[in-house]
Amino acid sequence: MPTVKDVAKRAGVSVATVSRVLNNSEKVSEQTRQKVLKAIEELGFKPNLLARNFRKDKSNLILVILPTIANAYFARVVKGIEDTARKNGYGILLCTTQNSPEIAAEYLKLIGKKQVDGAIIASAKIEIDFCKGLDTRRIIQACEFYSFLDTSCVKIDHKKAFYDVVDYLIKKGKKNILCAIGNEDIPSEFERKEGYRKAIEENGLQFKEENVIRCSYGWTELYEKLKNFCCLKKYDAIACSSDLMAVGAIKAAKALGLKIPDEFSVTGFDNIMISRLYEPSITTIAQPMYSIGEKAAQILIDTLESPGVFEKQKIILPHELKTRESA
Amino acid sequence: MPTVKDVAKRAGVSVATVSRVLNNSEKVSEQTRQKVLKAIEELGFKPNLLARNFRKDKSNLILVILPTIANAYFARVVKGIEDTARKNGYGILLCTTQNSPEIAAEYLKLIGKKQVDGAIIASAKIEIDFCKGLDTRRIIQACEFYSFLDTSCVKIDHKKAFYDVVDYLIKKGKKNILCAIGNEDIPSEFERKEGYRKAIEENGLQFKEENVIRCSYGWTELYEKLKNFCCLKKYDAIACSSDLMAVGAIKAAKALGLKIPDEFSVTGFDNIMISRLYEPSITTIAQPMYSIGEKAAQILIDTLESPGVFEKQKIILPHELKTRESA
DNA sequence: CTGTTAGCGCCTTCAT
DNA sequence: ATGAAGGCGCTAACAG
Repeated sequence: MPTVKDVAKRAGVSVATVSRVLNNSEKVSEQTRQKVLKAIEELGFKPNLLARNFRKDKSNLILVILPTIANAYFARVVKGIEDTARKNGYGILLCTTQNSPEIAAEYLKLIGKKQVDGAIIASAKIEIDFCKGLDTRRIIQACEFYSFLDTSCVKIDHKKAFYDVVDYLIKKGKKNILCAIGNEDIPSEFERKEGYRKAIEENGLQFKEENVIRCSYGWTELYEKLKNFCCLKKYDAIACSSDLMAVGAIKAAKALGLKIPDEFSVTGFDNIMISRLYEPSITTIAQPMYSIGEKAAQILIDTLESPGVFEKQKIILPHELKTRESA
Repeated sequence: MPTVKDVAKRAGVSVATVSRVLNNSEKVSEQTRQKVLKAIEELGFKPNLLARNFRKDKSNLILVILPTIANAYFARVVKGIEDTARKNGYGILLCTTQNSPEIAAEYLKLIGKKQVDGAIIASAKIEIDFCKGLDTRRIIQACEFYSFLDTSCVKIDHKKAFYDVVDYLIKKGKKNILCAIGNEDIPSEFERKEGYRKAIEENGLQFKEENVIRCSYGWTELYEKLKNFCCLKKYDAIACSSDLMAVGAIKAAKALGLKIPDEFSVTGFDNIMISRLYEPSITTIAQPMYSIGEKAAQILIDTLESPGVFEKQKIILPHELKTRESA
């Protein structure tokens, strides 16, 4: 593998000049530049990024941590990040944690070791004990915000979003509305529950803790729970915290012979493909996934490249209620 | 940021010894090791991977190129790669190309520039002109194999898979079977078409080019085509090259009032989640996606780490016919 | 078992 | 506009 030295020799210039050409420095005469370019071409020289990055103390890599990509939601976020990163000359190092805080922690250490310049944590579960000594200016939280990690973040207002969808159900005449959410130790799930509560109470109905079902994001668990729910017929709607949960709810309602949406309405969350494809199609909340990724990446890159101090930002992007057949 | 030098000074040893401790070299007395560890702890020293990688001429990064991850199929492949990579101390640099050969080419150059140690091309479209001068020992093709790039590969036998599913349809009594595939310049699509042809002919039916429909992998295009297909009722089945195509076909058949599977059978490909969830659930071919990723990563890593010459391998993994309601 | 030392390839002052 | 030279942090001979 030829090095700058070889190029320099062949072009009859110094390595400094070769380096200047490589980095598009202005201060090289056109004639010299051509000589160097020719030598590079002839030698098939390729700059060694391992050396360059080391010298510049910069990896041009952004770590992206998420629970999984087997989920169209996260796939869009990643795409937003990736496109923005590429546009700015960065690559992305992918880490899917299956919500293991240990794995997230292990990868976050790469910042201190300079393997990556910064990280975007997109919904991946993290724990306070694993976040000691992290450089919070090099980290952005996306979709989800754990307040114990003092970083910038980009997300939607989950409380408002869930409020909107429950309010919509009530305006449609529903009165006994269930709520299916994930574990409340996840900030967004807690927010969503609060949105449910607010919509219920503001509309003069009564909030009951027992109407809040906790389950995983897939469709099976909620399906099983509802199918065996002795008195599902007492209720006329359910607001779910994911589109897959909504599928589970619809399957259960169908199994019990309930007409959707007249006898029983179902709403989802995230607007993944299935919510459009399913029959009935599912009323849901669309998050601007691509924009979240894009914005998160942009803030991170700006921070990394701005010399001064950047303030931590909390960006709230707008969500959208997609009304379809299920409610 | 403290360096090995600082650690050495504090521990009262040489940098070489610190380096030995860092790299778990056996040749350090337990006592010295403890001293060094203590100094590392007290100083909060973190090895600079930019420097280490440069010195070792190794990035410990594997480039993964795919058309998209907004597709459960690829997400599983990536997971297989990622898990295997992590287990072996590698990270993965993600590149989604939307099937742009230019973008793929651009990223593949990172091998020559040593930003990554090797690459796995998983189904992403590549072009011969962009593949000049690539080190084929550092590249594995997964899922798809373009023969102009002489690399190892890991995939299923697409011809056999499509043969199996069409044969299944015929055994079920279907006689006029359509075939919906993607563009034939994609090797696997060509193979699948050959599988279709073989099953038709081996069963004494007549292969007709006009029964082969070409369309994109999403559900809409095939849906539109079939809905306006004047004589869909002449046919009693369609074998599709993706599960989403199958959804489109089912939607069209339903729209024309055809009973599935009795009047019209539909099969998909890939066994993505929707094929189980959809109603009717979709008969399809399951590819061992995770294993493909896993195996591809393992071969690549073995090649990278074996000093000698590795032979190019062609690994064919088994597929599986999942019979469900749609056929 | 431990220390000394020479780079890895590149960029970047500092001269000229 | 160009060249000479130092050094980024680490590892790996080699010497002892």
